[in-house]
Amino acid sequence: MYDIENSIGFLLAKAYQRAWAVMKEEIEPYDLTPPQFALLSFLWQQDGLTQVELSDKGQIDRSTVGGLIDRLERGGLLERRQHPQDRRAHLIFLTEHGKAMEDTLSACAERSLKRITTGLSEDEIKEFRRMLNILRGERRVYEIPSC
Amino acid sequence: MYDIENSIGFLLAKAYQRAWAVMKEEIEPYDLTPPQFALLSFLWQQDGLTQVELSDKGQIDRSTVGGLIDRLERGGLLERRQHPQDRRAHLIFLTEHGKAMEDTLSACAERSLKRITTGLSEDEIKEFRRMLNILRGERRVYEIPSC
DNA sequence: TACATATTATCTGCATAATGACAATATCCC
DNA sequence: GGGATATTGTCATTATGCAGATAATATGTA
Repeated sequence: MYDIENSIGFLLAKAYQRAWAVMKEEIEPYDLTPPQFALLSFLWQQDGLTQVELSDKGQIDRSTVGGLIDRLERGGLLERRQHPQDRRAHLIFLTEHGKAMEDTLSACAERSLKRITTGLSEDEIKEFRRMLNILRGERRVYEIPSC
Repeated sequence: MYDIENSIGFLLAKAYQRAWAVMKEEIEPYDLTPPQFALLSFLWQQDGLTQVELSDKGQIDRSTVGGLIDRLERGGLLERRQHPQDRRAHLIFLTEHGKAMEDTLSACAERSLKRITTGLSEDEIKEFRRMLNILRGERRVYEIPSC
């Protein structure tokens, strides 16, 4: 009989749902969701990227990125600007508000991490991260040329 | 600067998405999805449960269970029968087809596990499972009260 | 250079899934 | 009987991925 309760897939799903729920709770006051936070995080590192570049960096489907950007734009956290050379493309820039939220939201993420990793030592968390990276599979890192 | 790339939440999401995609690929020929497979797995252990019982066992939201059952019923894998005592409730039973799929689909899950855990030793998988259970948080459902 | 073709960026539509809010109905308990 | 509770269904929002459409750009060839 298949033991779904102890299968990696099922446990991954439940751990992921828990992490989502905890993070959701932390950032709820700012009307954001975990994937929206993730996209913002990439933009704090570097903005002025196209949607395709964001899709590649975040390993998110292009239509998903489009929707996330719609909602973040509606919330005034970022804006689409026209690409100066390529009229098909948009460049995504943080607004002042979007930039200003970095510290507050990062703190939410820190609290969230503390909450879900209660019961794991620092070393175990490190080990867990390493294993997640293996399960995630190899990813090709796209270097965004800064020129 | 917040390091989203190495955050537990982000890595969990990506590992989960990979596990989903691999399992999806394995069961695609049978027109099923990973959550549908999970629900079937619980029914292979025991059917004749109500939707609420399935929701509790699988830790799936009640409206989500309703939708999953809709699609599995449409596919002829299970059926809703009226609860003999409680006219509000349905009892969910596997069809012959649903029962017959157990071996085939379990084999898909095994192959899927092999694929995503390539790169991890048996001991590491065991350890990973243990950590996922901790992250998943305490389960209050169907546990013997320790009085 | 000019034109046909291929590629790229985005959007739209569709299906599934997850969660929460609400409604309708049935049951239970006082 | 009546209020509280339980079961299911419906709807809205978000997320995700796939396929197709559209527009713009890049490329190859005459």
